[in-house]
Amino acid sequence: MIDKLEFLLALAREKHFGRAADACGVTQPTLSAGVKHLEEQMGVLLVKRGSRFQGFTPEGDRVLEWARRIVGDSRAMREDISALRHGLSGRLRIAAIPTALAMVATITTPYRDKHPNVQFTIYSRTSLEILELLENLEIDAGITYIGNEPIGRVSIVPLYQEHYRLVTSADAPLGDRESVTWAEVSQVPLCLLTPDMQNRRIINRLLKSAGGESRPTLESDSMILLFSHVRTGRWASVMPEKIAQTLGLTEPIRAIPILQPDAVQTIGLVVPQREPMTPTTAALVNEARRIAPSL
Amino acid sequence: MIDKLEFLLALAREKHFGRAADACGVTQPTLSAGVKHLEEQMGVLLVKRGSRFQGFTPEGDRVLEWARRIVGDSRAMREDISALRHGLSGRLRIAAIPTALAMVATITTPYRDKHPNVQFTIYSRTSLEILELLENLEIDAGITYIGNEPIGRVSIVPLYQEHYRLVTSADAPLGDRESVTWAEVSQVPLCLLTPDMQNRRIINRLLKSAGGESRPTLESDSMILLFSHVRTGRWASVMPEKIAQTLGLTEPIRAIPILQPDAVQTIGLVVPQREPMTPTTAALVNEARRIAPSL
DNA sequence: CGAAATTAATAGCCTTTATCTATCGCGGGA
DNA sequence: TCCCGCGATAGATAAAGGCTATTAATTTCG
Repeated sequence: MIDKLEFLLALAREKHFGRAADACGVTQPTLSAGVKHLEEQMGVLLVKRGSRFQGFTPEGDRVLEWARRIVGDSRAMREDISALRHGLSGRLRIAAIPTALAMVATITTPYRDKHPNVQFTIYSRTSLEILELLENLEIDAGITYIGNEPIGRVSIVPLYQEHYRLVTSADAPLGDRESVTWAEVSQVPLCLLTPDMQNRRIINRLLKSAGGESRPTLESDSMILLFSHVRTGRWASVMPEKIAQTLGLTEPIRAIPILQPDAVQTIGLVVPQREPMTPTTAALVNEARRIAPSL
Repeated sequence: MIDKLEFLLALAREKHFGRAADACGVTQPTLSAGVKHLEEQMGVLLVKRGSRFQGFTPEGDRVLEWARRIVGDSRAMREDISALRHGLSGRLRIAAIPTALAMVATITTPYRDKHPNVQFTIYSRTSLEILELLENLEIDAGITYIGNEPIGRVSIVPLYQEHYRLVTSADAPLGDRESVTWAEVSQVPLCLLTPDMQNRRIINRLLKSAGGESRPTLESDSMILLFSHVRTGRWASVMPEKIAQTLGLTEPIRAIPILQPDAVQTIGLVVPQREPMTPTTAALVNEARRIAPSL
């Protein structure tokens, strides 16, 4: 029964019977039969079928919600019992927005000291993808923007505020300033994240409201790429204070506060709302609460 | 998988492999195998076994908690989907303490007007039994004392206050009074509920703290039995105001307020804490909220 | 417009799992 | 000590679940 619900979850993720079957480690006919079996049990079609997958019926969507919960709880149960016996162990899957990646180590490091048998998998994803991954039980926790739109069934631990800095060489234009304005920044060619990232959209918005335009000379979805360009001293970027600090910029690179406005975004840890949480996730939340004040 | 968890729930209820198997509609070896299979999956013994059932291991208790949730959710899912298609239908299982039985009709009647396809099963149970039944998913809602001890994972809707009255014939001792005290009541031979009922224990406590003693001439676990005795005019009882009103006492029987103290107990609807609730239960909660002010 | 490719359903077969009946063996209580 | 109740075990059988191969229905593309 629970396996069938997992089939349905995979189908929702992949929107394709064949790929969903692969993801579940079964063949396509098996997954088809599983879904059909669910439909018989419920007495109602769950999937809109033409000759290909066309989404779920309203009933299907509802079953999907329940499936997320039931499958999530059944995994949580296993982990819970395993933790009772062997202490915390297993794999903690976390996804973070690129600008938060550098601070993940401040959580994982003390966590690992306390629970050495837990392994980590950490993905770099956009904020939207993170919510989707959480929804689909593909990750255990996300680190992303919070406080904007209300986000599904999750618990939230605020971590820190994102203040922005112009990162540039001391001998470049504006390089000698103690602070700059968004209007001034908008005149500089920048290296920025790609527009599918919320960070880029936030920066775009800030530049625009300062009367400027974002004219990035270089875009990437990788902070490491941006950072390595900036380090040459020949490129400039706008980065959150936190990541600029963490990555350790050295002379002649400077990270200059951008004021007017000193825009802030709150970054936080989000985990599935489940009572009780899985032990590994609960420990992560504790760790986040513990270190949040020092960030 | 879910079936196996149901086995475990049945075993917790029945504390006996054979009876649990019966309750699940399978044979004893099937249930044994199911439990053993769970134990293999979890990698840990769940049931303490001698030559007979000896309770659960700590891990077993934990699995049991998860099982309650998972099984509950899976039933809720089915009901939810069925309600999407056919409107509210199915059977709503309610248990109420005896003194609240008479007021159940004030909820069920308007409920039935709105949702004629829902059938009711209503049990008369002690307050302790009600909590246990809720816990084990054997009822969908309970009507019982609230606000005393914190009670498990349930949502609560307060319904009304229980004020006590001396129910007696006008020509009996105290029968002509406008109000009486608990001290006075303690002198009268009474028909009361049996001591396993919380109502009786409450009354005992009140009588005792007024310096008296409860000396019931007649005990029963049935309000109907008490009521029919009182109606003869030859017996007296202490009953909640609500039930005395509802059952319609006629001359020469009087229901005299008992003061000093005018003790109150709050009665409420309790339902499993589940988000979202099953549709039938959600409707019941709505109904309870609606009528509570008028009680 | 027709051939090829894609996608999900179906058919037929086999393996695994689930369940039943019958029986055994351990303990507790008379 | 002797039952008797209880749960585990054995063996047989039914049911479910899964796989490969194929079909049917669209879609895509030449």
